[in-house]
Formats: sequence, C-alpha cells, structure tokens
Amino acid sequence: MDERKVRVRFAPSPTGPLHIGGVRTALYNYLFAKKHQGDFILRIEDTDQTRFVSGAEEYIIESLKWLGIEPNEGVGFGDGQFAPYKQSERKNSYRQYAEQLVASGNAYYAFDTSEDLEAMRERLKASNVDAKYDSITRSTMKNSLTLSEDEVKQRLENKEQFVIRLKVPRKEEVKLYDEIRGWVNVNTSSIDDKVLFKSDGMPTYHLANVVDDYLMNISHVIRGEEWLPSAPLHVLLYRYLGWESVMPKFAHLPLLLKPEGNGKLSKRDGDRLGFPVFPIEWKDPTTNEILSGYKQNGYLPEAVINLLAFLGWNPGTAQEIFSKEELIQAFSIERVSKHGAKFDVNKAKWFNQQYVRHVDNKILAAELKNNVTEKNISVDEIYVEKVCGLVKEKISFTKELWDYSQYFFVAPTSFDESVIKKRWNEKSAIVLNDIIESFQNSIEFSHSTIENAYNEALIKNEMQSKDFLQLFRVCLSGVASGPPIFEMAELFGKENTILRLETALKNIKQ
RNA sequence: GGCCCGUUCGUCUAUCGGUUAGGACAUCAGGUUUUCAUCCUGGAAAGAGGGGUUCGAUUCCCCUACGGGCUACCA
Repeated sequence: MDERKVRVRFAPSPTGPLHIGGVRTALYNYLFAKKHQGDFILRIEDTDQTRFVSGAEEYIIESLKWLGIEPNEGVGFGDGQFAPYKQSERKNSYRQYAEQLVASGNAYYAFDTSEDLEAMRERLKASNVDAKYDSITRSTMKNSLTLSEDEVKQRLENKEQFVIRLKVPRKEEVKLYDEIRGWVNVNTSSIDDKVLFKSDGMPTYHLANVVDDYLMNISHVIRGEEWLPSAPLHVLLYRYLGWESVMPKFAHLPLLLKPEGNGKLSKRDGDRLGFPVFPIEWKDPTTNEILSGYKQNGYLPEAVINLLAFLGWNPGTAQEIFSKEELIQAFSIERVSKHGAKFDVNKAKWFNQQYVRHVDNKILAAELKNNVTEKNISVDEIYVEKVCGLVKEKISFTKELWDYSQYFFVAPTSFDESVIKKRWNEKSAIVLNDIIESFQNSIEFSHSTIENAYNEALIKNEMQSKDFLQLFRVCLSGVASGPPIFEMAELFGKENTILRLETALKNIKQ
C-alpha cells in the first residue's frame, strides 16, 4: 500500500431502496476505510433524472445509520471539503472535462437522433455485425468527426441537441489491475464510443464517476463486479484527462446471488425468497407495496453486518462471530473471494441467533414491551426484562419474542393437546393438587422451593419426573417448550402459578 | 452472439505444489438438559471434464463445459 490517504466512497443511485448487495458493498468500503484510518464517503449518483425515486436517498441514509456503517463525509452525514456530494448538485463541474476531452481529440460531439441510432443498429444487425457506435460506425454518423467544423459550430450555436462521446481507439490493449482479480486485459475493439455527456446536460455514470473520484481524491474504488467490464473505459478516461498517476486502485466485488436458481440478487426479488433483500422496510411510493426489511424481521444490525461480511470474505481463521471492531481489524481486500455467493437463510438465522443471546435484556425488553402494550396489557418493566432473559436463549429473531413469551403476560386458555394426550393420566390431577397445596403452604416462592415442592409431590405419588415435567409445563404455559420451568414459575409468582394450575386442572379434566 | 469474470461438501468457505482436502450452517445418528427450541459427541457430504507442466497437482498453463456479469443519451 502506498502512502496515499485512503479515501473510499459508496456511490449508490437513488432509484429505489438499497438492497443487501449494495449494503455489503457499503460495508466493505466502510471496513476498508476504517482499517486504514481513512475516509468513507457517501456520494449520491443521481445523474439519471428519469429514474429518480422519491424517498430513496433518505432510505439509503437511514439504512446506513441503522447498520452503524456511517460515512464520515457525504450526503446526510455532514459535508467535508469536497461538497456537494450529490451529482445533480455538481452538474456544472462535468461539462468542462467533457469539453477538455473534445479539445484534446479524445472525444467528439454527436448529433444523432435516437432514430438515427436505431437505423444504424438495424442496418448493422441486418448485415450480421455487432451493432455499436465505434471507431468504424462513427464515420457514418452525424458527429464532429464527420461534419465540417462550420456545421458543428452552427449546430452548437443553434442549441441543437448533442451528446459528447469518447473516441475509443480502434484496437488497443487496456490493462487494469484489480486488487481482487489481478490483471485484466481488454481490447478497445470491444468497447463502444460511450456517451460521456448527455443531451440533457448531465454526465453519464462513466464521466461523473471518474471526475468525482478524481476531484474527491478517492484512493480505492470498491464496487460490484457488474462494473468490471466498464473499468477499462474508466482507465481510458483517467488517461485522457491526464489523471492516470492518481487513478484510484480498483477492487470489483463478487456478486450476491439468489439462493435458488440463477442470477444475481435483485431488488425485484423482494420477499419471495424467504428472507428480506432490504435492510429496512420499504414502501413503494407509487404502488404502496411494502417490502420487508431485516430490521422489521427481527435481525440485529450487528448480526446483519457480521453475516454480510462473511458473504464473500473470510478472515482465514475459524472465528465467525465478529464485532464491528473485530471486522475492521481483520478485514482485507486480498481475502475477498472472486466468485459470487448465494445467500443462505439458515446461516443468516444462525448468525442472528448468536447475537440475540448476547443482547442486553433491557434492549430486548424495549421491543417486547411494545408488543405487550399493543395488546393493552400493562406490565412492569423489570418483569419484561426478566422474561426476555429467560426466553432469549430460545429464539432466533427479536420479533419472535412475543410469540415465545406471550403466556408470561396472558394466562393460557388452551393446552398443548399432544402433550396432554401423551402424559395425562388418572394420577395427574392428584399430583397437581398436591403441588398446589404445597405452594399454598409455602412462604418462600423461589425456583428452588418450587422444585422441592414439585419433587416431593412426585415422590409421594410414585411418579417419574420425565413422565410429568412437560405436562407440568403445559399446565403453566399452555405450550410444550420454553425456558427452565421452575424459573418460569418463580417469575409468574405464587398466586399466579397456583391460579394457572387450577385453571389447567379445570380445563383439562375431561 | 461478442467481451469480461468465475467454478472445492446442499450452502458460505480454508488450502497460496506434497494434507486422512479443514471449519461453519443445514442434514442424519447418539447423548446431556428430571420436559423442550439450548448444549455436547459422532456420521454422511466436495476439488466440473479433458489435456499438459512437475518426482508430485485442488493448487500453475491450455481447451471444453457450466455459471455469472456487461453489451442504453441506466447506474
């Protein structure tokens, strides 16, 4: 690594909600920046005004905040010395560079209408030739290379619509070093004369991205593999603009693939895959369709970061659970894999489960309390916390809290039938009554005194615990599984526990 | 079609010429947990195919196959 200060950027376009592939790109940029004490920048690439989606920009900002991978510079995170960070607000800075390329003979004005272009493509297709605007075809089109100088001047003065295209050499090897893949060679014969400056006065991605990365002193471009084919074009741009010596290093990340079948994960995959593709919930502004998010599905941001980091990267050790700080320390571009990764729902669930267990009860309680109050149940905060402490071992997602713990707040009215059917016999009621009686006579009501009372009742009635314990659980909670029974009963309290057992007795007796 | 990238257990991956090809998730079988959804132990499970290079290839090179990406005045 050279001495240049590390400055990386995440540059999404606000055409909809950010999906997890994009989130991972942001994450790798973030980790790389922090690892090298560099800057992480958020730049909004909104050069296509026709694809603007309202709310998308805010969504991107909110998502990065939720995940805790906040840029230290950029839209929504405070301007640095390179503001503005939104390309539509930088509109005026691009044309001069396009003009510079025209002046140096590396670009040209083109006046072709979309009909002209269509006709050219039809014509070439008919003769079985690759239809592209390149070193051959440009000589047959309306541009500043074929038109006289006067006519070009005239057209420009008449404010005729034009674009500026890069004059790509006919046949030239372009070498590009990718930090993940090594050297990539591309011949310019396969690249067309890309539009750099559009007729609406905005640059295309190619120009804007190169100009901004240069102006913003970007040291490394870390982006998705879908950009690899156009990277040589960008190298050409740096070269012709005279910036090749400060050209950023490139790293093209492997894509995130759909778990089943083929293709890269896309925004359109929405909810149908059984896991969210968006960090937080997104409501489509035009259709009002709601697409679910990791946040709302009960994932913890730390878990999402951890699992995403491992989709395409690994530290080379057996450790898999990494805090954000640990990821920063361990991360390196060299250990990013070259091939696409399919998202694995099971592994994602496992990651989240690991984190849920270690979350402070207070934080879980805050979420569970919402569910409880939604049901118009008023409850003590400490009680909710204790409930969380007991059930968190049993769940994978925070949104499961209520499902797994509702009997702590509402006494059961139905009882797991398969357990009743399997375990209930003529002695059950007697044992239960003995337990109730013992409880009533007890002064202290802790999990150990509960357990003692329980055991005594079993011995007295010559009953094996393994034949009765689950039945006991069902009588108390209505369901077949849950946290340690005696601790659960302690939390219910003496009166409540007795009441529940009596209710169970009444309901179950056929 | 053209160009580019890739290819190790079902999935994520380790291996930087010599390993019984390792781990994790999932799965299966046991065992704890006096019950369970936790936990522990164990099993099954992989180098796409074909050529080279080499004393020796999963590892390096070539070809084929397959997968993916790109191929717009979209990013």
